[in-house]
Formats: sequence, structure tokens, C-alpha cells
Amino acid sequence: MTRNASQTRHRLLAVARHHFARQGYATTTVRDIADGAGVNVALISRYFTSKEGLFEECLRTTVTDFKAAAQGMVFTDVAEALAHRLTSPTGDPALLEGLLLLIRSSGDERADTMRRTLLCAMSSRLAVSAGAAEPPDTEALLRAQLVLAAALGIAMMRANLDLEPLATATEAEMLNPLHALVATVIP
Amino acid sequence: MTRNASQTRHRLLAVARHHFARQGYATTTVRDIADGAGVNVALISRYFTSKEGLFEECLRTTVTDFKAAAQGMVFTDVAEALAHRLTSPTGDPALLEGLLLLIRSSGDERADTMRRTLLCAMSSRLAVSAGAAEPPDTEALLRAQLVLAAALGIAMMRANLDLEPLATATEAEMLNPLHALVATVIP
DNA sequence: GCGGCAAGTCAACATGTGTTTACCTGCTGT
DNA sequence: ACAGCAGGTAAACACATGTTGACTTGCCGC
Repeated sequence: MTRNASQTRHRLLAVARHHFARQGYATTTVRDIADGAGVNVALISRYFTSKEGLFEECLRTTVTDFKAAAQGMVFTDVAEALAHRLTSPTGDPALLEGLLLLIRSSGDERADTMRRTLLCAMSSRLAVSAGAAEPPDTEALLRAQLVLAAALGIAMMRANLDLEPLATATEAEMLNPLHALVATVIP
Repeated sequence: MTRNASQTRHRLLAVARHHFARQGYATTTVRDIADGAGVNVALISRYFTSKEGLFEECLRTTVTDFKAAAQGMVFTDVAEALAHRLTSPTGDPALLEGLLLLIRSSGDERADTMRRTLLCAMSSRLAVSAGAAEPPDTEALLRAQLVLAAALGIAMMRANLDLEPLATATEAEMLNPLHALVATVIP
């Protein structure tokens, strides 16, 4: 194997995101991640100081990913974007992983703060793009957060339980119901 | 402490449900549970053969609980029932725990099967009570499962992230948005 | 070619966890 | 009152896991 620090660093991050998103923090071991990246366990502590540090880094990439995706998105796009992320059409599993990471707590204070901050920003954006005043009032915010929570629940259920037809529904099949669901942000 | 087997058994079950529901399976230790019940760790293996056995028992109580709650419930009750469970008005935290346990996987095959079976039955019931044929077609089932997933996501978000106003919203405040959300089962 | 350094490995350590075995202890029927 | 037994405890074991420090190996500039 050719030696390239930043390359294996990225490989570690990718594998870690994969496992953290699907099995949660406590269940995935650093040895799983290292093996998945074809590398020794010690490199995790070396590159990310600790398992927690690695998790935080994963969350950090998720935050920037979502901020980029939210650029110039208007309300009617939300359901489509959600459907796309939720089904993650075999091309880019990172989309689903991003959603899932938002619900995987590590017990780490910093990580939880990052997650909370992002979710707060997302729900606020969703509320105003649905027509709420700026800053949105409490009820508008609540409705937006309910929809967000719904999306996270769907992501989790698709990833963890294989309940048919939800588990294998295609993007096209999810689109209409998701439109209806997202529309509930509007009073 | 007075000695009463079935009483301490129930205490263990209650504490286990509490911890499993809030922190998940991997994160809660048998010593946490035993301490919470004011009892020695060895009793868990004694009464439930293993940590997995204890978890299965928790899930089993949840299944019977939900089956009892579903008796004679019609579609218009669903949102109210959900709001009630989700907010768990300080009286009976077991309601929220029931919802949360449905999303806490232990990696145990039997437990996952139980969960899947219950969710399947619930979504089917929800679909037909929303007006679908019996047995419901795939699309109706999908919509029902999406609503179910939404409910689980909300439960999880209220329990794990403290995102305001969702985290502390009252039953009354949740009722209207939940009505809208549940109504999306209907095409 | 080769010395030096970054990239990577190896083995050990400390600790937390589920489980078991042998051992107490208080209630109960007689 | 007391023997017997179910209810409960204590300590140890086996093992998995996160982390560390010493060691090895491949690459790059001279």
C-alpha cells in the first residue's frame, strides 16, 4: 500500500461515518473502523486524538455538508431534497449518513452542541422558507422541528429496521407522501 | 430491605426500560441497572439469563402495552394518543419509554424480530383505520409507516437532543401539528 | 545510494463490562 | 426454635475496547 497520510485520513473518516451512522457511537469499535480502512488501530488516536475526536470530525463534515446543501434552497425544494437524501440512490451514501449522524449521540458535550446548533439553524431556515416571519415565532419553529424530527425518524427506520415497504421504497415512491408531510410545516 | 423476588424483578425491569429507552442498549450497563434498582448485578443474569434477555423482556412488555392501547382505537384518536405518549405528562413515563424502545436496537436477532413484527402490525392497523382496504395496498402501508417513523423520530428528538421548543412543548401545543402530520397518511 | 523523517505497525496496558461461582442471610413451615 | 431454601451478595474471571509507547518501513531530497 502506497503511503499517503491525507488519503488514509480520508479513508478513516469515510469508514467511521459509515459505521457511526449505521450502528451508533457506542456499538462501533475503533478496530472495526481501522480494519475497514485497511490500517492499524493506532492511527486513529494519532490522527484524531481519540474516538471522540474522530466522531466530532465526522459531525463537522456533516455540518459543512448541510450548510452547503442549504444554499439557495427554497421551501418547495425541501421535500425533494429530503426524498433524495433519504433514498440515497446508490450513488452517494454520504447523504443518508449525514442525516443519520444527526441522531447518533456520543455522549460528548462538544459533539452534542454541534448537532444542536445545526438542527437549530435548519429548523429556523425551514420555518422562514415556509413563510414564517423572521425570526420565526415559537409555533412556526415547533412545526418545523416536528418535520425535521420526522425526517430523522424516517432515516433511522430505513437504516435500522427493515420494515417493508418503507425500507426499500424508491425516491419516486417517497416523493408524494414526503411532500404531504413537509407541507405540515404550514399551519 | 424486605425480600420479595417478583417485586425486585419488576424494579429491575422498570429501571432497565428507563435506561434502555433513554441511552440505548450498548450505552447502558447492567451495573447501572442493578444500582438503580438497589440490588446486586448478579441478579440480572439470575432473573433474565443475560442482558439481552432483560432487553427482550422490556420489549415484550412494550409489545403488550401497545396492543392493549390499540384496542378499539379509531383513526381520529391517533394524533391524540401520540401527543399523549410523546409528552408523557409526568404521570407515566412508561408511555414515552415504549415509543423509544422501538428504536433502540440491541443487535439481538429475536429482539429485532419482535420490534419489526409490532411495527408491521401497527402500520397495518393505522393504514386500514385511515380508510385503506384490508389488507392495505403498498402505498397505503408506506404512508402509514412514514407517519410511524415520524412519531419515533419526534420521540427520539425530544428525549435526546434538547432542541427548543420541541423538547419542552406541551401536549396541547403538539396536538394541532400532530393532527396535520398524522393526516398525511390519507392520500 | 543513503540518511532522516513521516507513515505505519506491534504489543502491551488499563479499564470497563457481562457473566459465573461460591458464599451469606433472612424468611417460613413445622 | 431451627433446618431448609429462596433471595441476595461478593469477588473473581474472561474478554473486548480505547489508548500509548517503542519499534519498523517506505519515501524524498541531497
